[in-house]
Amino acid sequence: MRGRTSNGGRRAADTAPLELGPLNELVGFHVHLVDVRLYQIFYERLAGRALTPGVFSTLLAIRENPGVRHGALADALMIQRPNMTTLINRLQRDGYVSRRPSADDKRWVVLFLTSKGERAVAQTLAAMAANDRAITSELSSAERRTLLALLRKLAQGLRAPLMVKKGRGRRPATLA
Amino acid sequence: MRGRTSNGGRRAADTAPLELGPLNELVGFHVHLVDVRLYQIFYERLAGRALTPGVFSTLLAIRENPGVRHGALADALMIQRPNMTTLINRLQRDGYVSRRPSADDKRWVVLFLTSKGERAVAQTLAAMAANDRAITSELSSAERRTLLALLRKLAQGLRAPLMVKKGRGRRPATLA
DNA sequence: TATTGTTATACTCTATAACTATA
DNA sequence: TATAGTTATAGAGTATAACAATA
Repeated sequence: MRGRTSNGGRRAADTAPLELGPLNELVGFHVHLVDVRLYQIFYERLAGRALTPGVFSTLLAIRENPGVRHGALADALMIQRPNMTTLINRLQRDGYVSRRPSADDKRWVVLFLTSKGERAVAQTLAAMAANDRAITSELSSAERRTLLALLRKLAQGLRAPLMVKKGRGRRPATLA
Repeated sequence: MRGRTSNGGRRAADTAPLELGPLNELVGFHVHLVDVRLYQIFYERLAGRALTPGVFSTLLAIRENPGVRHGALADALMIQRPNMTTLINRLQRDGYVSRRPSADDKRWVVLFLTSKGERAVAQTLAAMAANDRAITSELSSAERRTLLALLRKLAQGLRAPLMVKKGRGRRPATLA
């Protein structure tokens, strides 16, 4: 991160951490803090690499699911379909991905990695995994596993339209 | 979220979840999935409210730290200072926040809530807390507390420039 | 009539460099 | 010479509506 001061952007007057009050109890607040910081770290440390986190995730998901449909991929990665189209356009232009209409249903577009795409994923995988270990290096192995499990469970629960338990059955949550 | 299909955007062909392979082991990947989905949910459910998550967090942090300096606030919320300036400009224009130069150091700008700002935070707090409960409703109370604690620890560890333990002392992590 | 993927577009959030005023 | 905040600007990521092709 260019433009930072020599002590990493922390200034003397910052030593006393801010009181966050009720923000401390919000999962969403901390998820956002971490997500923003992880992107900063990625660009501080892995800048210059061809594969950004979004591109890498997309390529890896195609590798794990050859012939995956466009829309299914978008849903799995929580990317809107129009934005997935833009991303795949670029990846196809750059030779990482091939797309073709499905024989089963001509509306479908199915996706595959090219050999260049396979190579790029294989080359980047170790660096991505190492970076993920580095960013969680303040956690113990057990803590990291627990965090991962809880995030997976949370993400899974968030895929469906948001509901909350109340009385019998399930209905949309109210807020206030 | 407008534009979604009647069954919430899930299509019949999506029933088999995608294989994510090594992505399943990446904390950063899941943090990003959750963060994106939380923003979608916020805009599905709390659209029309004046206070977005970022605005709410900023106002609440000022409320908890009257007279906080501009830069300290930006650091705590992991917002770049130029972007904090833009945000505070808008909040001041709309009457939520007052800013004035500090007597201690005339370079500093210190921030306070107006009575309108205090009112807005108080009115929104319950809805924000309820929403945060709703989005974590698939987790048990114990799981939610654990997740929160681990996210706080992770966020705290990410504040400093990224280092990893290796041999004696600490040095910047290498990746590959 | 509904769904898939696309096109076009707008908006929000974040990043960077350069400037000022103060120290 | 360094720091705090600002201005200006660029870029990435995401959201929405409307469309053509197919079912």
